[in-house]
Formats: sequence, C-alpha cells, structure tokens
Amino acid sequence: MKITIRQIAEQLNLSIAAVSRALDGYPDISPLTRQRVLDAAREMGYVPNRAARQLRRQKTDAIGYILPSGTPGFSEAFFAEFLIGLGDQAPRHNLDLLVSTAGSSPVREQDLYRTWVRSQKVDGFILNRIRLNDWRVRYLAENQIPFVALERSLDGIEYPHIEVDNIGGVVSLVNHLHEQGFRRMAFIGGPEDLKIQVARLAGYRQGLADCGMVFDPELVVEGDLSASGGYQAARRLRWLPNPPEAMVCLNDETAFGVLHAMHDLGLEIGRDVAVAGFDGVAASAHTRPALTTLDIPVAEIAQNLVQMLAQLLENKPLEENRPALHPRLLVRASTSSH
Amino acid sequence: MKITIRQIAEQLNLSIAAVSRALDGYPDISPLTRQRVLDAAREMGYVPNRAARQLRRQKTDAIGYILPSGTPGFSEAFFAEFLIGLGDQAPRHNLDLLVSTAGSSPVREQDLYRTWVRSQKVDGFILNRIRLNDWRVRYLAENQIPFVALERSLDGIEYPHIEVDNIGGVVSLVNHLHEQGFRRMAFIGGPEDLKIQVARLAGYRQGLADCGMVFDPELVVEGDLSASGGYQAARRLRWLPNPPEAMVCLNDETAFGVLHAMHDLGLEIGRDVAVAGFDGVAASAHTRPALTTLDIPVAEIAQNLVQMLAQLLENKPLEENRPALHPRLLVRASTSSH
DNA sequence: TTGTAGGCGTTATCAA
DNA sequence: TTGATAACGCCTACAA
Repeated sequence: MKITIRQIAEQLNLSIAAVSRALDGYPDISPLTRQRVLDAAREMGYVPNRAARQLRRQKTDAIGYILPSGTPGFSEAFFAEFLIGLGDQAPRHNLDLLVSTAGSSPVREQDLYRTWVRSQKVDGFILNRIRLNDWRVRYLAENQIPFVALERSLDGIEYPHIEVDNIGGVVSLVNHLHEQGFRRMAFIGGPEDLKIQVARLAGYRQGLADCGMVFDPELVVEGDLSASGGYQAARRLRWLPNPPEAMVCLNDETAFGVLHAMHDLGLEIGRDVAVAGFDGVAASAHTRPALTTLDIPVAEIAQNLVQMLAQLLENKPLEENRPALHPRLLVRASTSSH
Repeated sequence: MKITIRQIAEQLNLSIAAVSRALDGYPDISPLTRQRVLDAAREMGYVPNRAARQLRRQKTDAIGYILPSGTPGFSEAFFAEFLIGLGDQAPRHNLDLLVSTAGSSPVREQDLYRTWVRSQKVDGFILNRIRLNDWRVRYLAENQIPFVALERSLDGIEYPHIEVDNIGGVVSLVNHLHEQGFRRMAFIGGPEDLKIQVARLAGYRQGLADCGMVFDPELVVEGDLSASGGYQAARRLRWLPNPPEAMVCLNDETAFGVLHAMHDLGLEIGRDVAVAGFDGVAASAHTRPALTTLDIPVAEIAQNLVQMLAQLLENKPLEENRPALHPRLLVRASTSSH
C-alpha cells in the first residue's frame, strides 16, 4: 500500500493541505506541526508521487539525453564516459535522467525530441556532438525548452554551452608530431557537418602552416568516428603512392582502428608511423603502444553541463563566457619512438 | 502551448471522453469519429501528457536501471555495452529508461531503489552484477515489483533471468591455456559476494582439476573489477617466489590492468605469461597484444532482459527455463605465442 | 455511440 | 496558522 499525504493527514488529524505545506517547507506552518508531519512522513516511509507532482507543477524534474543519431552508440567510449558524468551529477540536483538512443536515423532523432517535448517527459536537454547547423538547437530554442550543450552550433542561437579549444589542441599535437620528426601527416575525420570535425580539421591545417608544411587534400579522409572506420581509412591512406607518416584522428575510437591497421600492415607504430587520437578515453591508455591523445575531462564536462542545466531550470543566473577548455596533450608511445 | 485532449475535443465539438476513447482504440466509437479525432490529433501534434496518464493509470511505462554500487561505473566497458542494449530495446516497447548510479555506497543504492519504488518512478527494474545474497532481489520481490536480472542470486527467490555458463566458459579457457603449455595459473577475481566471482572461480578450479593441476590458494587474489585493481593484483602475483605463468581475470577490465603490469615488468605477453579476460568488450580487440577473452553478447543480453521485463509488465507468460548462454572463447595473441 | 462526472495525488488559492 | 477546494490531463464507470 502506497503512502500518500492523505494518510499522513488522517493519522495526524490534519488537512492534506497542511501536510503538503509542512513537507514542502513553506513558512506558514507552525514549527510543531511541521515536525509532527516530518516525523510521521519518515516513519511511514512517505515519498511523494512523482506523477501527481508533475501534473500539478507542470514540470518533471527530469532531464533528457538522447544519444545523437549516426554515432556508433555507447560503444564509443566517449559516450560511456559522458554518461557517467550525467548519471553522477543528475541525482545531486534531484533530477532524473532519461536516456534514449536515436540509432542511425535522424528522423527518429527528431521524433524522439518532439515526443519528449510535447509529452513533457523532461524539463530540459543535454546535447553533444553538435552539428554546424543543428536541428536540435533550433527546435529546442523555438519551443523555449531549456538545454545546454557541449560545443555550439552556427545557427545564430545563443545557449549555455561548454566549449573545447579544439583548434589549439590539434595545433599543439601537430607541433609535437613535427618535433618528433614526422612530416607527412594525414587527418582522419568524420562527417563534415560535425562541429568537432570542422574545428579539429582547422587545427590540423593551422598546425601544418605553423610548422611550415604544405596542406595536401589527399591526406584528409573521412571516417565515421568508429574503430572500423579508422581501420579502413588508414589502409586507404597507406595505399597512396606517398603514404603519410602520421595519422591525426578525430577521436580515440578512430585511432584504435588505425592502430590495428598499422599493426596488420607490419609497421612499427611510434617509429614507422605515428598515430594520435582525441578525447583521452580510458581505453587509450591500454592500447599497445599506448595512444597519444588530446585529453579532455569528458565525465567532468558532462557533470558541469548538468549543473548548468539545473541552474537554468531554476532560473538562476549562469556565469557568462565560460572560457574554452584546453585539451591536455598526453604524449605516449604511439607518437614517440623512445 | 501544449495540446491536450480537451483542445481536440473543442476543435471537433466532441466530449473529451470520446476523444480519449478514439485515441486509445476503444471499440465503442464510430469509425468516422475515430478518424476525425486521429486526424486532428496528428495535425495538432497531440502527444499524451505522461504525468496525467501515469497518475490515472497508476503506472509509468518506464523501467529503471541503477548502476550497482561498488562498480567503477560506466567506465567499465561492460556497463556501457549493457546500456546500449537497454537504451536500444526500451523504446521498442514504448518504455522509458531511467538511469542512475549508486556510486560506491550500498546505502545509497538502497535509498535509490526505495525511492524509485515508493514514488513509483518506474514499473520495473533491470538488475545485473547480482550478489549471492542480494538485497535488491529480496526487496523487489517483497514489494512485488517486477524485475529481471542477469544472473540469479541464492536468496531462494524465483525471478526471470538470463544466465551465463560461467563455469563451462572458464573451464574451456583453462583447458586452452593448458594446451598452450601454461601451467601455473592465477585467478584475479573480485568481491566474494558477487555471483560471477563465485561461478567463474568455480570454473577455474574445475578447469585445473580437469587438467590434472593442483589448486594453489596463493594464486587466487582479489581485485575490484577495474584496470587498476588488475594492475596491482598482477604485480603482487609476480612478486611471489614462484609466480604464475597465466592470469585468468574475472573480467576484461581487470585483464587490461594486468596487461599493463606485465608490460611494465618487461614480460612478453603470450609467451612469458598469458592473460585472459571475460566479457568480450569491444576494447579487448584493441589491446596489444589483443586479449583472449570469453565473449558474451552483452548488449544483446540487455536487450533480451528489456524484452522479458516488458512481457512481465504486460502479464504475458514468459518462456520458462531459458537455457544458459555459453560464452565464446576468443583466442587471441595474449594467450598464444604464435 | 456519445456525454457526464469522479478521481488518481499534489499543489496553490482563498477563506476562515 | 490551518482547512476547503479547485485544478493539472487523462481514463473509465455509468448514464443518456
């Protein structure tokens, strides 16, 4: 039998209104009554019914995260770590976390957002893997649904976000590779509408320029952010008449596949060829050789996003102009021969 | 402005009851009216309000998964893959997936379950990492909350579950190691109250017996299912006067740490020492050398669990006696020298 | 076949 | 400081 405020009220000979107020910490209630109510509630194991509360308050105390379409899914370690952060932080703000996956279909993604918004499943959203022109951003903004995101889109819409210095990160990586003596460098990226693709590719080009190297379009290939995508891209690159000596990858997952490919081709990684990733997922430390990568605190970013969204939902002011996060270059054996 | 059945009713000059029935597919409504309602609903972008529906129906159409306490979190790839399965399958049954993490505290874990049950956040639960005597199993059974689980506990409570042939799996692994010429084998496990610990350890002992090897308690050490736990355990083992030639690990994550430790000690893995894991997470293919492991279809198992829970929630009969799943031994370079 | 009305558990408004 | 009471949006007897 579920306990409701009505039963507490009966038990104590109070009105349900009084009980409700005592429980919710309103000031217009005598301290004695409040204490009695609180004690009874604890004793009876009362927990407010969510549905009723939601219906009445017109909010859900839940936030949503929908795994973006066109990703390999949580198998990409990045998303797993992102989710730790979300799952960790949400309860601290008394927020539930609702999770779903869009699969490979952008249509399904849109359906999901629309349904969640219209049926008021959640009060706000967390986004990542932002696209240059991102339907999600426009849709949520138009419908005035609170949301925060990792990275910003180019839709001309302002929203609270966390930004990573992708360009600066990759520039420092290219410099490092150059110092190690690697010259011909390839970039294995992803879909062109992804913000990180554009930014990190820009960093790659700038890095080349800084080091006085020429940009060769042939050395920029499109993967799909997965290990198998990286594997194939890397093989294609090695078949070139003049193959690259270093492979800069859009993310660690891609780099895992590249490591595999290089190994299958019998190359010694770190000497014959360099491989580097981006994200610094835990598994990057376990490859052989360990993967050089641009480390960003993925879980922590997710935590901060939840915190930002929580503030947004409570209409608390957000500190503006959060500075961009600088990735940390973790130099490991995959790019240095000693 | 949110669309409710009331607005559809006004639009069509119908009662809200008629609209509700038309939408829910009741038979006592004229086909014409139904069509009009359906059309209007689609046109107006109507989506039922969850909270209202829940309150009325006394169910949530949501299922819950709480990351068990005492785990490294989603950073253990096993959980990430498990979650893909859940997130993938839940929407197919029109179920929402609510996710939280218990952190390291069993108390918090109990709080979470109690709160979710009492506030009726979800209709049922998915459990994994079952303990021999598992509070969650007893609590949910006592409160008649539907749940399904990966592995069963020893609480004498029947519940729908999926079981893995842990013993048979490890036996075949030990045999493989023996064939490869490895003799002194260690077992790096986890907390003793875990079902998988007991079962896989039993497989290890039986495997030793099958091969005519003696069991040495010194070679059984306790990790914590994390890479760093594996790292430390492996170093401890190598410091023994007569160190083991093979390390059987409770899960892949532990094995990752062991690989690291062996490498740091300058040993050639696959020849000087063998290392094997359990679960077959994606990352196990990316280590160098690649990790021999007992592969189970983690995501698929999670999908099946959702399906079972969905059936349970609809009071549909479950096929009894689902046979135990046999892990697939993936022999890779970490246990074979050629 | 359709409409009326009560209630799911809470919160919020208004009186008392 | 407290108590009635009316919603919130939906479902479902029961009546029409």
